[in-house]
Amino acid sequence: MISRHSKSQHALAAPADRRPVTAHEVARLAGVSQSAVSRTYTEGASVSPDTREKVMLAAKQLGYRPNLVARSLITGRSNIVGVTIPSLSNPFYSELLEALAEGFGEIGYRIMLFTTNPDRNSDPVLEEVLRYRVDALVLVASNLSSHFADECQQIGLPVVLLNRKTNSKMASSVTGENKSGATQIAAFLAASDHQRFAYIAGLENSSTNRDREKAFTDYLQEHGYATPIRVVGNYTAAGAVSATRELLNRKNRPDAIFCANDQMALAAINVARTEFNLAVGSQISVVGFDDSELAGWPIFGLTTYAQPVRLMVGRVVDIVKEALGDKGMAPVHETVKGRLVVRESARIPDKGISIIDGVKVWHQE
Amino acid sequence: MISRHSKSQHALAAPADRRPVTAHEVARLAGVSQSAVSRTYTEGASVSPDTREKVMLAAKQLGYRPNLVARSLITGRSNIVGVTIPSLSNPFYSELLEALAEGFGEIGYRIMLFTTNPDRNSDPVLEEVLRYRVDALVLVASNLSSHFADECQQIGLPVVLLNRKTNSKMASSVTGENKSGATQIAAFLAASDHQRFAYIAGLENSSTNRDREKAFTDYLQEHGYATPIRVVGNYTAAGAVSATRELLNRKNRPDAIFCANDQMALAAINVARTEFNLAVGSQISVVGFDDSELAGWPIFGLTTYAQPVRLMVGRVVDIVKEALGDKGMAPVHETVKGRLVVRESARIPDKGISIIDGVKVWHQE
DNA sequence: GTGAAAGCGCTAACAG
DNA sequence: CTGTTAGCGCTTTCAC
Repeated sequence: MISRHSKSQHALAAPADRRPVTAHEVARLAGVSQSAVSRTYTEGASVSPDTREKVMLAAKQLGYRPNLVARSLITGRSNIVGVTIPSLSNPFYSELLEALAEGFGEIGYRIMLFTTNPDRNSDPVLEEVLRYRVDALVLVASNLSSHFADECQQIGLPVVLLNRKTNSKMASSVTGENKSGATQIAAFLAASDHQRFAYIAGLENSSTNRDREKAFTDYLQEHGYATPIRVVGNYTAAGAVSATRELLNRKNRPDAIFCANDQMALAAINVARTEFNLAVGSQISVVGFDDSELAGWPIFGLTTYAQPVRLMVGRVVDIVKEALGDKGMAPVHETVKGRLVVRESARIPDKGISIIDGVKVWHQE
Repeated sequence: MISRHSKSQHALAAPADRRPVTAHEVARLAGVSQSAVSRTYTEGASVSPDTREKVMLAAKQLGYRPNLVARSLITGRSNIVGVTIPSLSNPFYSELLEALAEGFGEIGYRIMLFTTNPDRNSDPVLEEVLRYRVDALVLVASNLSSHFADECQQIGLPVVLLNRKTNSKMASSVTGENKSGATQIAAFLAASDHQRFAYIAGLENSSTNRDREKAFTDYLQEHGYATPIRVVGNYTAAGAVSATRELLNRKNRPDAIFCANDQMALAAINVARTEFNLAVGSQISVVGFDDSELAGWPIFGLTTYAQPVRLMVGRVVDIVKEALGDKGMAPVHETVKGRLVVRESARIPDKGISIIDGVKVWHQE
C-alpha cells in the first residue's frame, strides 16, 4: 500500500487527502484580506467591484467553495431544517416530503431527513437532530412528547407538526380538516343510502385517526345509525388488507367502508375486487382520506377527502419562516380546508354534487 | 414590542434567544475543564469514571447537547451524506430513499436531501451540497457531469450513483441488471408467443433506459422479430398514459408492451383496462421493471423484473463506508442481480417457471 | 487521566 | 470600502 504521507509521490498518486480550499488561500492568491473574501460571499456586504472580481477569479482558479459548516457555527443558523417522517411507502407522505424539499429549497433551506418508527418513541432521533443545530423541525405525521416540545421552545427552536396535532401548546401544527372531512364523508355515505358502516382505523395513537374516527362515528350516531364496525389497519396497506378481509367475511357485511387514509382505502378496493369479486362503487362503497395521486387513477377511482398538499406545506414553510424571524412567537395551529372529491368507488347521492376546477366534489346540503 | 435585550424582564418573557448550552458552561458547573467535557462525549477517549459522572450530571442539569457543527468543523467529517433524487412520486425512488435513510442511519450517518429536476442540469444543486461539506454523495437516478465527477474525486469526496451509470471513471455506481433483465423480458415475451412488441421508454438521457432498451431490442432483432414500436413515457405515469393511448390506438396494436419502469407499466395497465377494456394478461401483455410495492398488489399483478432495493442500497452503504476509510480508493461499478417475477399482467410461457422464496420467477431455458 | 492552549474556517464588529 | 481582531463550540496535541 502506498503511503499517503509521502508528498513527493509522482502525480499519479491520488490527490485525495488534501483539505478543501479555504478563504485564506483565496485571499493570498487574490492579494486581499481574508475578510474581503468572506464579504464577496456574503449577501449584501460592501465590497468594491474590483476586489470582488479579484476574489472571484482566485476562487475559481482554486476551486473554492465557502464552508457552510464554519459559517453556521458563527452565525448560529444552519439553513437546515430537520424533517422526520415515518415510512415513505405511504405515497401521501412522499408527496409531503417532496413538497417540503421544494418549498424549503425555494427559501434557501435544506432538509435533513430522519425516518421514525411509528411504534417507537421518536425522542432519541430528535435528540440527534438537535445536535445538528437545525434551524427548525418539521415532524410529518409524528408525535412529539411534551417534554421535548418544552425543550425546543426553551431553546427557541421552531417546531411544526404536519398532519398531526399535539396537546402541547409549545409546537405549531398544520393539519387538514379531519373532523369536518370525516363528517362530510359520513353525511355523503348516509345520503347515498348506505346502511351498514365500517371504519378502518389508522394508528390508534395518532390525532388524525382520533379526529377522523370521532367525527365519522358521531355523525352516524347522531343520525340514528348503528355504531360503525371498527377494525384497525394502522395506516398501512398490509394492515388494511387483513382488516378488509375481516370485514368482508362477516355474515352481515358492511356496505360502506371509510378508511382513515387513501393507502388503506386502495388496499381495501384491491381486496374487495380481487378476493371477494365485489363491484366497488355498487356492491360496496369505499372512501378514503388524503387524495394521494393513485386515488385519481381510473383503475381505483377513489372517492376521498382531498388534503391540499402544496397548501399545507406552504403554510408550514410560512410558519417556519415567520418563527425564524421572530423567536418567541406563539405557536399557531392551522387547519387547511380540503374537499370531498367524488369518484366511482362509492355510490353517489342524488344531490350535492358540483364540479369545481374540473373535479367532482360533494357538499353537504 | 418587548425588547429582547432587557434581561431584567419578568419570567414571563420568552426565553427564546438564549444560545444553546456549551461545553464550557457544563465544565464550570461540573468543576472540570472544558476538554474533560469534550472527552466524555468522544468515543474512546480516556476519562475517569468519576469525572465522566460529574460531567454527565452537569450536562443533564443544563440540557447540554454537543454541537455537531462545531465538531465537524474540526474533525473535517460531518457524518452527513448528501442524497439527490428526482421526484418521490415514483414509488421505487421512495423505496430507495427510505432504505438509504435506514442503511446510513445504522452506521451513524444522516441524510441531507436534495431533489433534482430531471430536465435541468443538477450541477448547481451539487455545488450547494458540497458547501455543506457532506462526507459522501449518493445520486439516485441522476446524472453526473464528468466535470463534477472530476472535482469530487480531486477533493476526495466519494460519489456513488444509484440506479444509473456514468462514463466518468471517477464515480462509483450501483445498478440493477438492466441488460440481462431486459433480455430476459424479451425472451419471456417471445416464449409466450407474442408477436408485436412495443417499448415505452424512460428518460432518453438515462443510462438505465439506454441499457434496457438496447437489450430488449437486440434480443428481438436477433431472434427474427420486427423492431419494437417505440414511444417515450419519461418514466412518469402521465407520460405512460399518453404513450399507451398512442400504442393502443394503432391499427396494428401491439400484443406485448415492455415499460422501462413499473410506474409506467402500472399506468399502462390502467389505461388498457379502463380506457380500452382490454383484459391485461390475455388480450395484451404488460411488463415492467423494478418490482415496486404496487406491482405485487393483485389488482395490478404486474410481471416485472425485480431489483432488490435493500441489496442495492446495502452495496451503496458499503461502498461509501469503504471509501470513507480509504480515500483515493478506485471507483467500483457494481450490478446487483435481480429476477423476473411472474404475475398475471403478461401471458405466461409453458416452460421456465419456478418458485423461489414463494415467488414465481422465470428463467431463460 | 487531566488541563492549558492552539486552532478548524468562517463572520462580525471595529477602526481606519 | 478595507484589513485587523476576536471569537463561534468544539477536538486535539502537549505537558503535567
